[in-house]
Amino acid sequence: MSNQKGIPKRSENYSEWYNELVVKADLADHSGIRGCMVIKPYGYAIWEKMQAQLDKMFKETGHVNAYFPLFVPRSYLEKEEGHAEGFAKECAVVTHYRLKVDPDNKGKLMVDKDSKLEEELIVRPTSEAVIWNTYRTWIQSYRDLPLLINQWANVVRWEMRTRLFLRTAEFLWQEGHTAHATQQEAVEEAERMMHVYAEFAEKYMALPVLRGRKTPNERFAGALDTYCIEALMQDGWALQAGTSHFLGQNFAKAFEVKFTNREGKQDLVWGTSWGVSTRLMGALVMAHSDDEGLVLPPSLAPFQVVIVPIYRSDEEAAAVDAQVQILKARLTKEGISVKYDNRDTQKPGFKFAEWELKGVPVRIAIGPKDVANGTVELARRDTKAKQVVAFDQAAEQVQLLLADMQQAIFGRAQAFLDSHITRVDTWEEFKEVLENKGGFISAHWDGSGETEEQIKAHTKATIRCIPLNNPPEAGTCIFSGSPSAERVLFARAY
RNA sequence: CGGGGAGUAGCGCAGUCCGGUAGCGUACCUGGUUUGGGACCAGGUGGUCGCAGGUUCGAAUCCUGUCUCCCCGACCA
Repeated sequence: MSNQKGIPKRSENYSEWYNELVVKADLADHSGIRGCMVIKPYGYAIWEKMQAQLDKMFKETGHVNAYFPLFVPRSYLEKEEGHAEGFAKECAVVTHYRLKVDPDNKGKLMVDKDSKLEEELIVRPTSEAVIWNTYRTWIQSYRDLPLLINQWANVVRWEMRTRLFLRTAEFLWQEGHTAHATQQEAVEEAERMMHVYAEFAEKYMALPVLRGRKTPNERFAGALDTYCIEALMQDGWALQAGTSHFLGQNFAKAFEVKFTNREGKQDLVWGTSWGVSTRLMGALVMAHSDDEGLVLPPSLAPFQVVIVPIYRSDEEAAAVDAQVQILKARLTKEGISVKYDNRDTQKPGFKFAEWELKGVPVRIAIGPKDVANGTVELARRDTKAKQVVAFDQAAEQVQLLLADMQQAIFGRAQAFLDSHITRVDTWEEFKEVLENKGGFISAHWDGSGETEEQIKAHTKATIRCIPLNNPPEAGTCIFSGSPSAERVLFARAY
């Protein structure tokens, strides 16, 4: 959907809006290869900002980074049964290690049959298998625990259907893998990291999330318990934004990771794993953007401020430029990232529209009038409100504006989330809300996987989470009518 | 893998029914006038029409095969 000028507009079809916006906004483009994505420089700058903040938070909670191999021997992946079954259907498999020139078809290459591997290598869909295999040799004693390691990596999941950013065949992520001496410690770790993710989402992405636990059906393959943060997109669909798994002793058992405890006895270690991915960039776009393009929270915007000079003559240009240099230095000194768009090949109006599309939080325009009056024009991306402020107060005003915008963007998303958690008590109501309003639905569920499946089959809605600290409440299941002890959150999800 | 749609210039598309040697918008390049919200005028560059084969004097167009992408479903932490 576009207007006559070719400017992307939000369309009825959400994925179309999303696709067009992101591609047009220079964030990403399909490579055209099996649902992979090219992350363009501007988009990657956002990812780098996310990485830097997350990495800082991981270090603050005692974690260190390491790197493990891309390839997982098939026999490793097989070791944890639930894990193996869960990922078997979406793995890229390396069977040969060499090509050769096709003798019958000059200039073409073919697989060299002589290079067949004795055992296939799986391109990691996640790294539990390789990492736990390594942990066996790293852990001997309770003194080696806890082992708190994070990895920044790419993984491949050969999904039947992909969706830009939200479910790409290859994606970038971080995966934390920890080992502990006790169950309690591991559970605490899994919960801690869920809270770290929630704090990151809310404080930096300005994205309010719901914290909770997954039902057995939705649990990670190989985990005993999965904690998650769930966000709500503007179209009423939910998005799982991060997960943290309590693995119990499943992987320790499968990979024989034992340690000698304080009593001198052999014991299996307890594990967790947790991850967030480039999917978060999709969440960022879908949660905040409007018809003019991206709306980026100041804390993650590659540029927090863009300065657009306005002038006619060379003399005016020089006078404006002199002012801009002073202001740019002041803003930079305040730790604000500034882009000075002094291209002389585009008009100001074009630049305004372009930077709005890219979601730059604050735009400063300085023209001859401003030079004469000692002012600048500030425009905020979220509300598009403009104000003229004194030149000497500009840096200070921008600081205030950025802080206010971070809050305002979060506040708007929070209000949207709050108004889209609907309590329902009947099946009819459930379907009605799902169809016409969307968002999360708080409803009674009898606790059976069978009922969960049935509801999904009828409505496409899944149980997103059992909220943390969920208050007990006697009721009857929305679908089966059987007794229920608590409400859970349903939604249609990406 | 099932059902539907589409591959023609960087991007978005028309042309295909009814075969005659490729066009529109935008972008790009040159010159000029412009510049406080996506400028205008004039001129210009750019495409083996997804790929392979066939029919024909002649194929973007007809036939056969094949690949890819998108949407819906199945699938999916």
